[in-house]
Amino acid sequence: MSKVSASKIKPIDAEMLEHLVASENGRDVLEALTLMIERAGLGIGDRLPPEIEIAKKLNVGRSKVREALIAWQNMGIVTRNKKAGTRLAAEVSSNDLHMPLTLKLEAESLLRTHAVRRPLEIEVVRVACRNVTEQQGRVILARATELIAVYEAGEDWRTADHGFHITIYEASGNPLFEQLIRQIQDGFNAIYEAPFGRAHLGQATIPLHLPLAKAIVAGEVKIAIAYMEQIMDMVEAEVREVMEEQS
Amino acid sequence: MSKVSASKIKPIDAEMLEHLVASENGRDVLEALTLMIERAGLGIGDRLPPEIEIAKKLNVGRSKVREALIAWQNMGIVTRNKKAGTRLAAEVSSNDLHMPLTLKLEAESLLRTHAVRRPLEIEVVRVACRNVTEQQGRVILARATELIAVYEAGEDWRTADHGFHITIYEASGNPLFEQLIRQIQDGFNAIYEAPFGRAHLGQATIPLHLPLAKAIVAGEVKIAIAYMEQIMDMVEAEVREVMEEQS
DNA sequence: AATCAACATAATGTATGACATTAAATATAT
DNA sequence: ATATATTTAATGTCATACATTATGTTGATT
Repeated sequence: MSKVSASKIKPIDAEMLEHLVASENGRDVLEALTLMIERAGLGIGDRLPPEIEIAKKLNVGRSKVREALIAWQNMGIVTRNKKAGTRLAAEVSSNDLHMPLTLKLEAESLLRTHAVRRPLEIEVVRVACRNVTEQQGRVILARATELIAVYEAGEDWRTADHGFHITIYEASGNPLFEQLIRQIQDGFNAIYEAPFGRAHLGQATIPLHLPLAKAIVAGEVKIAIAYMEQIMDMVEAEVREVMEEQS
Repeated sequence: MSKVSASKIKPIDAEMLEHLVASENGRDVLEALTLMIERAGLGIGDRLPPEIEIAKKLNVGRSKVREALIAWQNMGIVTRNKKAGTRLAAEVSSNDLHMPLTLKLEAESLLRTHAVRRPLEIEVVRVACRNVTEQQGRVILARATELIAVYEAGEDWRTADHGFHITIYEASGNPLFEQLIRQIQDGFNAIYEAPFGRAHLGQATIPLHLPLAKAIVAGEVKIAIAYMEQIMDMVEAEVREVMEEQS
């Protein structure tokens, strides 16, 4: 980061901007900005146009541009300085738009990713067991039951799976868990889709949801963790299968 | 903490607010807000006053309050809804002021947090070994050497430590690693400060930085990972020490 | 010519007011 | 009682004026 010569300024001129974003009007500012940066080929250290020009070209108020840029600043994607303007501090790419914080995973690294997810999920279960209130307990059980019904009614199993895990994250009372795991898990979505579609991967874990939920509600830490470990092991085994088939 | 029922609305009335923040005027908005929330005893699910009132009582513009609240929203600390207003989604405490994305850790859970950080750091090393280019290699070595010099010149060791790890994250070419680890690591900052100040924790790992950097640049995966494991082990051992002292 | 101080400038930072939008709360009709 | 329309209180957006501050430039002093 510090190797980038600060002098390399590559501002976008007005015509360029106009051409770039004229069509994408209603889009969200961050999205439009990302597109803009990508198409203009801006990289780390390069300078963005002043807020007011971005606002003008995107047909939004300066305040909205500000909020977007400040959000990026808080994420460490840009740096902002009075006279110096806004500069990129990280690469941005439109691939990240719908999975903003995605690990870009080749199939090969799925296992290692899983190894990171596993302790997090287990930790969530531990915390949830400790913190769950009676009221939340009822919610968890109800939700787990409902999701299984939805699944058995023929709905995409992933709906049930996601819903269940999110319920547990919520029960933990620490929103950061959900953030972290989502970031990691997003990478997995790649494997559900083409080209070697493994849409069933993880489906087999659904029958374990209800027992796990019951253990959490009952505050049975050890049992709950054992269930989660089993779930993680099943996923891991399936990932391995996929990888072997591939080679 | 999670015992708060979502229906329990505890708005702050005008006099209360006035009394709370009248004196702390020039302060930063987030700081003042935090103080406000803390002193009013607001917890998860509780409602904050409308932007405009906060602005009035803090003697700042609504835009500034908005930016602060939006920043918190992006961090998952508050939720915002049109009619419903802004509600706390996480505990805030004036201890967290300088570590915005903090995992709130009791000393007891530091070890588990460390267990999550460890595989991530190791994974970064693995990826960095694979991806490092010749040019980056030079940068890494130069930077590592420079940082050690800075450290030996009497600078706070954490400057050198952070700088080094960040260099490796960058070398991995995957910006997500830095994000994830930062989020996790932020929680650790608590241990550096009061009340049981462990400002030296981790300092002993600095001599390992240069050898590790050399291994990465040389593409020696096994050796590099071994160094990182050693670093992680040292940190873990020190955390254990602290915990034992505490009990 | 080199260095330093004063000034100009261009960007972000802040304040404010008006209006748009939306989701909760309330009233009304079925 | 339940559904539907209305009100309303909050956030969302835009626009404008002004404050602040890093940077760039000019000019004086050595």
